[in-house]
Amino acid sequence: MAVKAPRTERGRRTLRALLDAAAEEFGESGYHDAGIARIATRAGAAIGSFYTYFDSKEAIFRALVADMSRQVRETVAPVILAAPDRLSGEQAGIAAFLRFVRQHKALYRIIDESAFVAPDAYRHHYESIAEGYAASLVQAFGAGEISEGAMQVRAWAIMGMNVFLGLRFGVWDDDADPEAVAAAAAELISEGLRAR
Amino acid sequence: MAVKAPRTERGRRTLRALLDAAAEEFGESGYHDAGIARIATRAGAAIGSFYTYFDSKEAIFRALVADMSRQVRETVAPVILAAPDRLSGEQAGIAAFLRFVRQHKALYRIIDESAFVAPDAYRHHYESIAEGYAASLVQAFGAGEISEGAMQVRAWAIMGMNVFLGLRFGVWDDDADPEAVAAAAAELISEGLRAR
DNA sequence: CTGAAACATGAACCAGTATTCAACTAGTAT
DNA sequence: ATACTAGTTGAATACTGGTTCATGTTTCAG
Repeated sequence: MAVKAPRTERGRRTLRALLDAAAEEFGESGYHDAGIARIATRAGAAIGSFYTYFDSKEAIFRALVADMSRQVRETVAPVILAAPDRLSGEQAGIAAFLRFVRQHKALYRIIDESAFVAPDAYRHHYESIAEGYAASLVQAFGAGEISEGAMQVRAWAIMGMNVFLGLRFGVWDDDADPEAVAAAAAELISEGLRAR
Repeated sequence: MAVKAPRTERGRRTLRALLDAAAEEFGESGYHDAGIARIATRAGAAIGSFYTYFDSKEAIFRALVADMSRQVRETVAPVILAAPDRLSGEQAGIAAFLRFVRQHKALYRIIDESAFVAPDAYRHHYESIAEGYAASLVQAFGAGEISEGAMQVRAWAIMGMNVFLGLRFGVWDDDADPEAVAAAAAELISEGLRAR
C-alpha cells in the first residue's frame, strides 16, 4: 500500500503534518530537489516516521496530487454552477481559479509537475475536469445558450486557457486584477475575436 | 561556459550527435531519469566527450530548450503570416502546431519539463511567443479584423489553448484529425461560444 | 496496571549516477 | 617530419539522498 492509514489521533496529526510539509517542500523546490529529510523536519517528525505513512517519495507526491485535484475542483465547480447561465459562469469560474492559484501557488506547481512525475495522475486530473466541462457545455447547448461545436475540443481549449492565464497572471504576476483578466478571457470565450 | 563551441568539423558532428541523442533521451525518460551515460552511448560517443561540449546535464538540457523553442517558432510563425488575414491564420497556425507536436513529441515534452528544470528558459520561451502573438493581434485590431480587448490576456489565453490541444490531440491521441481540431478551436477563437 | 500494538527516532547503508582525469588518437599548420 | 591543438576515451571518483532497521516511547483496551 502506498499510503498507510493511521489508527490513532496522534498518527492522523503526523500524517497531516507530513502532507502539509510536503506541499510546501515540493512547491518550493520541485520534485527533484525536494528532500524527504527536509519534509520530515518541516513536519517536526523523523525520517522514519515518514516511512511509517508513505512507501516512497513518489507515494506522497501522488497523494498530494489527488488531494489538490480535489481541492481545485471543489473550489471552482460550485462557482460555475451558482451562475445563472453558462457564459456568465465562465467568467466567475476563471476569476475563482485565478484567486485559488494565487493562494495556492505551491499546489498549482505540484499538479503541473505531476505531468512528469506521475503522468497517469496528471492525465486523470485534467480528463476528469474536461469531462465535467464538456458535459456542462452540452447542457448549455441544449438550453440554447451556446452554439453547436466539438465540445471535447472546446473543453480542452478552455481548460488550457485557464491554466496558462493561471500561470501568467496568478503564479508569475501578482499585480494583475483577477477580475479584469477573467473578464477579458470570458469575453473571448463568449464572443470570440472577430470585429462586429 | 555552459556550451563549448567545437573548432573542427569532427567536433561539430559530435556536438550535433549529442544534442540529437539528448533530445531522444530526455524525451523518452524525462529529465530526472535521463542519463549522461545513455546520451553518450546513443550518440556513439564516450562520456568524456559529453563533457568536452557541455558543462553539465542541465547545460545540455537548456541548450535543447533553446534549440526547440526556435524550431517551434520557425515552424508556426510563417504559417500564420502566410494567411490572408489574422483569423484564418489562426486555424492554419493551430493545425501546423498540432502536426509539429505529433512529429516531435519528445521536443514538446522537453519544453514542458523546462518549467521545472529551467524555469527562466521556459518563461522566456512562452513570453517571446506571447509577445509576437500580442503584437500581431494589435496589428489585426488596427486592420479592423478583430475587436478591442486586452491583447496580452488574449495572447496568453490562445497560447494556452494551443498547448493543451497539442497535449490532448497531439501527444496523447494520435487518431484525431488535426485539421478538424484546429477548425473547432479556430471557430471558438473567432466567434466564441454564444449562440446566435 | 499491564501488555501489545501503534508510533517515533535518526544514524547507517547503499544504489545510482553526475562528474573528473590522465592517457591516448586524429588532425593540421609550419 | 615535428609539434601543437582539438578531440576521444571510460574506469575511477565523489557525492547525493532515498530507504532501512534496530531500538525506544506513547497510547489505550481490558
